[in-house]
Amino acid sequence: MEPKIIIANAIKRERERAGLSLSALANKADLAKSTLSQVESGNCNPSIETLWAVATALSIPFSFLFEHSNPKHELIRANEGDEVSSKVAHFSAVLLDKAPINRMRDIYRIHAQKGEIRDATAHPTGTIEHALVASGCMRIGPSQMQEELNAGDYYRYPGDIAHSYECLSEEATLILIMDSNA
Amino acid sequence: MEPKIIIANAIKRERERAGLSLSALANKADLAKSTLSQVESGNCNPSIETLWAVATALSIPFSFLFEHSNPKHELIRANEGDEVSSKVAHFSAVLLDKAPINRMRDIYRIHAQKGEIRDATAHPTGTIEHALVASGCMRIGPSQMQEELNAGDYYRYPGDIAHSYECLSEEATLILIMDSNA
DNA sequence: GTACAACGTTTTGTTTGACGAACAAATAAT
DNA sequence: ATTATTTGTTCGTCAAACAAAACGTTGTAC
Repeated sequence: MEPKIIIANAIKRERERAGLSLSALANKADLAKSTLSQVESGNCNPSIETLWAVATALSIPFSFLFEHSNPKHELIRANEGDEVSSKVAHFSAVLLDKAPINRMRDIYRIHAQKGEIRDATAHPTGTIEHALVASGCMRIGPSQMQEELNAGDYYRYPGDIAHSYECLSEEATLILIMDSNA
Repeated sequence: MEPKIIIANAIKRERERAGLSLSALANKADLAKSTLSQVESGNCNPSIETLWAVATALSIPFSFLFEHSNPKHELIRANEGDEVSSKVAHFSAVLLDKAPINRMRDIYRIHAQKGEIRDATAHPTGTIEHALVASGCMRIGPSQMQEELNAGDYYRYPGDIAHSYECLSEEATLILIMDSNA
């Protein structure tokens, strides 16, 4: 997609999410509202300084202006996912998630054994968990969107509501990435 | 720092990393080399389409143009690492890396088969790679700090210098997290 | 030595983004 | 109902980004 369209949508989305009118944002960003109007309608090629002013006024990372909104949860099976170009045939890489900046990510390696379910309480609002089963089989996710994952499966789901982990095989290894607001 | 300066440096850095001359890149990006010269020298306010053309010609993600390092490397074997407290005995979690905010992380799942080595060119300055082998055996890392990793092993190393991946077993699955400056 | 090519910078002209004002429409206030 | 305020869009002007060519410099060939 064309960059100007992506940006146009992104700005409108972020602006409305912040509850600001076009005029108010223009004023806050020290821009002419006509400029903002043209940028948001997608029929102009904004300069960097203009976009910088918008991002600063919205107090969002600069890169937010180049991203589409992600779905809340996404399951990518071991044999699924869009492969990233690789020059060597023996390697195939799948990009599971492209992270916005200004997020904090902790990486966990979890060993689990068959047994009782582990219930996790809700983490801070906005937390997202990335689960990737390295070996074994587990059932993971919030109560309404649990998924059974086998080795290689990737599952992303909201971590700011109660969720649980259950080891279905004798043993399992789980890579868990906690993605939370800074 | 001013955005135009960040971008000016980023373009020059990426261009030289790709081994392209200013003229060559301008030609490839379908831009006048005068334009590129002014953008790189930091005394102009490039538009989005111009930057888009540059990023496309360099075949780098758009966000790479906004990045500015303290690379170190750390190896945590499958049975190593400080366990995080867990209420349920069947689960043990190891925190592999606690991320600073304002970093961007992309998560990859990589399937590799025994064969030739994959050499990766250097990523932008400050990039750190987190490699976690889910299955199989691989030799990973920059040339001076390569490590042989088995299932469960975690290795963190600088991604802003040339490094390589080699699959030692018949097949292997690798979780790779690219951690770059925003 | 000259001739040639490639490099990046500087100059000049054209195109276009950003601004301010005027605009109509919808909402709020009196 | 009328006035006032806020909404977002459109138009004319100006400054600046972009493109093309000329420029000085460097390195190589002959």
